[in-house]
Amino acid sequence: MTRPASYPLLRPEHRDSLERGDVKISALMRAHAFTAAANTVVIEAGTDHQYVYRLRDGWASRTRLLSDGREQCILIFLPGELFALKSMFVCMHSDSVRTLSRAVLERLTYRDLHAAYSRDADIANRCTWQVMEEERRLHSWVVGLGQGSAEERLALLLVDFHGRLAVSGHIAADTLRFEMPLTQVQLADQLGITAIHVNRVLKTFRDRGVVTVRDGYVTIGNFEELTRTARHLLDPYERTTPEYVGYPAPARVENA
Amino acid sequence: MTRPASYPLLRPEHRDSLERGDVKISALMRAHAFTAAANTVVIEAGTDHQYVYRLRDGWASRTRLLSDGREQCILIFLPGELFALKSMFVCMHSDSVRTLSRAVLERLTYRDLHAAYSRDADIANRCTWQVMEEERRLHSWVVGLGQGSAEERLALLLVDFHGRLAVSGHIAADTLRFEMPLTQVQLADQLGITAIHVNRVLKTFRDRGVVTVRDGYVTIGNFEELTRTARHLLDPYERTTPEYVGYPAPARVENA
DNA sequence: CGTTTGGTTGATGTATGTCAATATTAGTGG
DNA sequence: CCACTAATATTGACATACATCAACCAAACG
Repeated sequence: MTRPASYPLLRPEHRDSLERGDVKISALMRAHAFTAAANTVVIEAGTDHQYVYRLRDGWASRTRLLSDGREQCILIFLPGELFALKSMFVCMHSDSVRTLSRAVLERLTYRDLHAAYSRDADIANRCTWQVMEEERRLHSWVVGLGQGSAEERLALLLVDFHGRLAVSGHIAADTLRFEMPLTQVQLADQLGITAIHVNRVLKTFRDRGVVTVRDGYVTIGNFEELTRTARHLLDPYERTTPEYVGYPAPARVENA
Repeated sequence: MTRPASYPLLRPEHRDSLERGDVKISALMRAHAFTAAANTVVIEAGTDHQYVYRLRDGWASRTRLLSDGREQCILIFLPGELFALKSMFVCMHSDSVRTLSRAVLERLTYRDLHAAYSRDADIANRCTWQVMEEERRLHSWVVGLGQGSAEERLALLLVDFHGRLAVSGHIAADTLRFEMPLTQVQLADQLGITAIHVNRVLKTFRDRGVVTVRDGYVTIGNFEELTRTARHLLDPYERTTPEYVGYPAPARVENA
């Protein structure tokens, strides 16, 4: 079972349209669902690609591999999100998308989705929203990479995971333990630091009782201290809790 | 006089639609044009904002100010680009947009643009394209910040400026000198390093005859060496020259 | 003509990378 | 079930890219 993404900071006038769009896209894609093991390459960099996806369950990431072997994880997708919307407009993906855990994916050819997008304003709105939401996260992550220390970045990332899972209803907002399938190497690629240094920072967090990252789980020991570590990097105007946003969390859609 | 943005890697089937969208948006906004001095704050972080903009001439940037005074420049806008499209969907901007040079701006209330976007597929496509194009640049910049050294980042940024100006027709592709209004402090905020270090890297570039950045101009002494410095960070599948993309540069629209 | 802003350079400090060694765990084939 | 291998995690010693602090110059500016 999956829940749709929630819509922090959305102009209230569009909310219903987005929820309809979410339902409609799910309906279109439901017939084309499949399961992928962890670490499956869904989209290969350097290829044209015909599909747009919806991640129904599991984690996935967009990653760029550099010609000298360095690797940067650009964006992490959580359940309910659409990805590869760019398939609709561009004929080349520069980065690959892979699953980080066992995942359930749905998809549709870009032609079919673009046809629906042209015909139905709800679907267009939902697609545009997805891209804008990703852009918002990329903005924050550019700030994190440009200005944050290793500690700040790691704290920011964990707070971000927690907030996104809470908003989408995958965990309760006050849950302090959740599944997180990234290895230290993958965390390092996301954070722009070495895996060895990730390990060191995790150790200081663990020793201070702030968070423990182990065996595919994050256990937050001191949420206040974690957010305090990330405080300067946190977008002061984004609050991921529905209370802050001023309207209730969106209705949930079950599709399995 | 301004040219519209060009569309590298765009699926050919959408090209005409995007160009029509560009013309239509320009037509809608033309009546609401104004000039701003350098360093004018166009959008203030932390406010709702009613407008969407088109930068007809000059440079602008999206910047986030952290609570402890650090500053990160997230994205730089060049002539022909739309910005603050998010005004259509979200009720809060987390970063401010300011001009980097004297600039000519056009704008429209987000309601008017969203109405046009709902009614006209060309306009919807043009808006979506803008957001996707920004996302593409953000992806590349995340890679640069996450994996690049100071030298690599600076080289990447200068190559990016040159390529974008060339594709949009503001300079000839073989021109090695162009206007660039950023100060070293502003470059530092974009690159995620200190201004002092920017200065040092610029000095090594200058001493090696690679590039000279002075008095608001970039003069490339050795283009090959500059791209070689940035080579690992360059998106191998993005080529900003129209030749590579496989179709001619878009027709130019004059609107002043 | 002082004041501000942008730029330049040197001396020194530090966060993080690199190299190396060793557990620990997970997967794989016999 | 075991032996073998390959990931993953952990920790220490050492190296370095970049930050910080400080001083100074030049041009713009009111």
